[in-house]
Amino acid sequence: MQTDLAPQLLDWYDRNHRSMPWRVPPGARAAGERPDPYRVWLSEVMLQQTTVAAVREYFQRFTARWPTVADLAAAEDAAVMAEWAGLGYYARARNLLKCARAVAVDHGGQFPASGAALLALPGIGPYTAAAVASIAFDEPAVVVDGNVERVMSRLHLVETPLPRAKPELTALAAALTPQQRPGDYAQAVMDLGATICTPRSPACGICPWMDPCAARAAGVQASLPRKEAKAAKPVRTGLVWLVTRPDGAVLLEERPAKGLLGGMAGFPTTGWDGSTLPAPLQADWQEVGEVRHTFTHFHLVLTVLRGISAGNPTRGTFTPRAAFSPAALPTVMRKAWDLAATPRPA
DNA sequence: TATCCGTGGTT
DNA sequence: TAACCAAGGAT
Repeated sequence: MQTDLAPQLLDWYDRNHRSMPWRVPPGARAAGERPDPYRVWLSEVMLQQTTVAAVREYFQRFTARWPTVADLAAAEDAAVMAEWAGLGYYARARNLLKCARAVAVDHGGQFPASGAALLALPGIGPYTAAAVASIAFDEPAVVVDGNVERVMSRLHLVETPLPRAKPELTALAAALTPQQRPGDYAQAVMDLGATICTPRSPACGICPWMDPCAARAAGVQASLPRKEAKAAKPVRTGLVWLVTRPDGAVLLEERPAKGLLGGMAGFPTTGWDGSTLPAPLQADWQEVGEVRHTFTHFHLVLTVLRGISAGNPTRGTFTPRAAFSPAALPTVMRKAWDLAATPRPA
């Protein structure tokens, strides 16, 4: 009975709700309480390709510092980038600010209440538009993330590999999306995928959709969804210069606004494709070791050079030690700092 | 449409 | 340990 699937899942959700800082529990929601669209949007952007555990503390810090979208819109770029440091996919932070400012300027400080209008905002794609529309505004939008793709591929035994199967899985998800409690339903499917219908060893024995699940009946649930093979990651190498002035100031530069780690603060480096660049100034360089870091599509081995100089750098700006926080750096830069700061055996 | 874009936890 | 994986979006 396909028509009973959504109510079955909502019953499960009511009994197994997971508390999160950006959520309104189903009980309070039934009593009329509505989530703050700003908090729903912020959490959904943070949750793009990112785990709930990783997002929690960032969400708390952002909402404590910028309680409303107007506060965020008025923030300085560098402050937001520094607060996002470590969370990854830094284009999200750049688009977060663009979006907040668009809401402030073009929408009177209120998030538009439809999925179609949300989709037009920076950093909001099909998933996030549907998630915010359903969770914050009760629109029966079709929410399709990696969890939903996995659940649908198993429930309906879809053997077409991703990403080719995406349109089919979206259509299947649309057929199940209810008019009643669409926001709770969206969160319920994603919770199901996150806690029961997991990638490797799904807990089918306690799944509310065990009976109608075609993959479970065929015993192939763990092999779905199928995915196209991914390209191997090449190894890239480069140099990074950690320069301090005798007074302790640290040489930092803001990376270009686009591309890898775009808009983030960092230490000057060579290119990472074998190209060579001159050092930012003259110094007696000391090699402290190597830092290894894996990005989305390549492995990086960075040789860390340390030097002390009071000269005028050709790149970057000396930042007073008191104004420098390693926590404001992307992880690969923080690794380099930690390596240079850690005493090594002679 | 294919590629680019981080990070930390899990297996 | 290397591969895989996560509440994707922009270009």
